Amino acid sequence: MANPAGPATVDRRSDTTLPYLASLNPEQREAVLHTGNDGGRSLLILAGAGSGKTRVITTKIAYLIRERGLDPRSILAVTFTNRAAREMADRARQIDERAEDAMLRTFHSFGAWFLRRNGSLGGLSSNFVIYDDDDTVSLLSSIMEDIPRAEVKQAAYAIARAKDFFLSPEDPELDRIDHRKKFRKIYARYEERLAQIGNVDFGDLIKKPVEILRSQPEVARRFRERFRVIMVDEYQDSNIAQFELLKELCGPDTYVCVVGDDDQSIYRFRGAEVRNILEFPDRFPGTDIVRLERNYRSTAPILQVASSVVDHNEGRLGKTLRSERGGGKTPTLVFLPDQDEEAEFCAELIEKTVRGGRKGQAAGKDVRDKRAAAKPSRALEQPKAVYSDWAILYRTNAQSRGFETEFLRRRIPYRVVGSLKFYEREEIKDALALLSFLVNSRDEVAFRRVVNKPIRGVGAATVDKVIEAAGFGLADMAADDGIEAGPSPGDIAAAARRIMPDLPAKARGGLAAFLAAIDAGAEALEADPARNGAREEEDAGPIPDRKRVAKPTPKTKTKPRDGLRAGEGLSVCVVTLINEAELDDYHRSHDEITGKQRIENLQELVNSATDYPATREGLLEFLEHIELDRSLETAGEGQGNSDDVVTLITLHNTKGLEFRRVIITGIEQGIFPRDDKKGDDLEEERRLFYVGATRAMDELYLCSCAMRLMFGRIMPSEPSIFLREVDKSSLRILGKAPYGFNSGNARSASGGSDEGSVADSVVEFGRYPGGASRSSGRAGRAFAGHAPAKKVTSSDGRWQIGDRIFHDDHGYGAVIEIREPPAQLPPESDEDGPVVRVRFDTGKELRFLSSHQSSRFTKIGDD
DNA sequence: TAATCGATCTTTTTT
DNA sequence: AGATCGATTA
Repeated sequence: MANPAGPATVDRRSDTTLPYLASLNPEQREAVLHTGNDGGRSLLILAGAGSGKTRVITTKIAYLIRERGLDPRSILAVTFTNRAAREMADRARQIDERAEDAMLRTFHSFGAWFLRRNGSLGGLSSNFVIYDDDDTVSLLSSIMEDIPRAEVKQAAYAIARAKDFFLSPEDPELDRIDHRKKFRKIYARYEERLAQIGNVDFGDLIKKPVEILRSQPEVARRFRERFRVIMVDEYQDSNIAQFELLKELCGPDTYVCVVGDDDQSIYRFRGAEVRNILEFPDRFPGTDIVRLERNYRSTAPILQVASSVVDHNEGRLGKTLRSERGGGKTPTLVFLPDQDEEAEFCAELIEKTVRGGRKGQAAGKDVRDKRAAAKPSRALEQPKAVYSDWAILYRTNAQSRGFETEFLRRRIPYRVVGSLKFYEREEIKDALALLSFLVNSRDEVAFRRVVNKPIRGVGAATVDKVIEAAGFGLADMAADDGIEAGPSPGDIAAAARRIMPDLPAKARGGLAAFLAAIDAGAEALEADPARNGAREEEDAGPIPDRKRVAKPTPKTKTKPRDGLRAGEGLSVCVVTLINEAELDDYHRSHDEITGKQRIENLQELVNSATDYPATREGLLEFLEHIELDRSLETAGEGQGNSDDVVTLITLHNTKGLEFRRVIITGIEQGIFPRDDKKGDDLEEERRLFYVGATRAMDELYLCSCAMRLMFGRIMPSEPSIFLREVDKSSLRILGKAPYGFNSGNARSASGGSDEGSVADSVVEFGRYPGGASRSSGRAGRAFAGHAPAKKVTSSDGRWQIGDRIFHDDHGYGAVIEIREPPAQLPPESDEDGPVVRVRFDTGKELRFLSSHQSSRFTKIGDD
């Protein structure tokens, strides 16, 4: 096929006759229709937030297939998140079914796909497992013996960065990452060990394909022949290694189209290189540039606030984002005393719009019609306020907790996006280690993790013996690559069998039991259909992907009473393995509550395996999926399966999303931005603010607290410098601004006599008059909609307003307020109950659960 | 050899 | 507050 993308640059006919192009604006259309003419011309789309970028990409894919007759299989579109990849695939398919056959993947999943097929050329067998950061640290700590964990982690981080920058242990440039000779050595050793084990880390998924493409011209040729069009989304987040990969995939005829926004580059910390996008036209000569500067998402006042912060950055391409929507509600900046009130404020704000609005129109109806209202036709009816309009954004995952607590208490449905704790749980990692070892018996990390769990009498001494027998000292087995059949050097299982007779009885028995479990797991797998020779062909088409793998949601509603229940497919193998290894017993035995929880988690993992075939190949896919897509959403409890939920999400995770109403929380110095950020890092935080703010369609709220619980201590908190960078006139300010905030520069303004009162570390409410003087929540009432019922006596009879108390840390105080949780649903066996607010004689105010019992907190006088 | 208790940090952000 | 580390102990 000669240049499939050429020859004409613009298809005039398209303007009028192609309906799916009709609704594009001129710039968007230009971006879609641009195909480059004399081979290899490239396109850089600078797409501001909310400018219809995804639409352009998906339409372009469809256009290339439909109007330019391109084989869908020759299109490669790369994104950075699985979510984006999925969305892109969905939307492209909506325009044209054939887009299904285009390859839309994340960079990393593309890398994995590549390596499964061509890894052997780089000494990698096709059954590698992908190590996550934890595994990497484990491996590294076996190399760096007797070195504090923090340092090991540091080294792991440095190695990951090195790979992001496409630097090998020998590379002179490595000094940029870490100049110590020791580091070079550690890195080299790590690479050696990883090769021996036959697994890869995240960085390898990019770096290794580049190396193979460079050393194997034949492979490179094949790939360049296959992919005629390559698109990269969120190009500003690409790193050097990814740039190299892109370059290697490009032949003289390849049409490259990258899309991005330098103002949304927020992944520098993991090696993203903004210069990739800034210098793209230099690296790909003959690049045309299209700017998408019309924002269809946000109102003008929201964009105004977002831009005013990022405008303080230097070294940006600069663009003017215009709102196509025009005016709207002025964004609100709220000053709050502490993070508890922040959570309360958010909750009340949301309740006011959702429940309040509902009450007005349909008194008797409840949750059920909320669900009905959530999904269908928001556009048709009057925009009804729903929970899913709302998103709460924060800088660190840890911040989600306060909101979760508050929302649970008030029965506000929510989901937490991100926070990958599920796969970090001990029992899950253990099970995965068993599976990994089954797939690759050279996996020392997995072996060490589970061989003696539960205790089988296989101690450290035995483990070392086995590992040694597995063939250390056989240097450079990477060289004679991994294609050999039979027991390969490094095979730990084989080594264990070999030396078993020489071991003491206890160790021998334990080891045998472990190996028997692995064997049982292997037997639960069916033989793979022959897959020899097919490999080369497969490059010509995407592997038959497991469609839309279900997230680990139990299929069977029945809770596992005792044993794990296998469903279909691969889950049989997983259960067998766990049972035979007695991993379930081990975790069950911990203690009643956590044991039960752990078994449930294991059951979830088992359930998620049902969608995979019970073959080695299926197992590999399962593991790969888990490593590459850990996005899980944890729903707020008791919310059923409703889609109508508030979203709790980190700022980083919001990229590509939009919500009608957004609250950015914790906009305080030290948190956002972190106080050690300066220079380029500070600029990145500004961009993060920009990303967050531009998620909002209709309403934007910014929260800043005067105090915050950090490391278990209450610390004073200052408003973020970003808040000072916003023009005050474009904000509505609620709550009491800290002294000096309204003058341009707080530092100089507060240099006067007022300073004395805040000299010590404890900040009294006095500094924020909205706090101390507001008695029972003036600030609250000012903007808080309906507060929970307030009472004189708590419903559990424990407290009355005026009760005197003593607290070990805070001294004497009195109850000044009692709040009952809103009684929406019948009070279940919730441990939460009334909340009492206590003002201590020091002037400090704190709140406690009524049920809170502790020797540190006692009622006096009364009783 | 392993469990347990105190002391000592810790907190980014994610494929 | 919570995790993690290490030293002490059973």
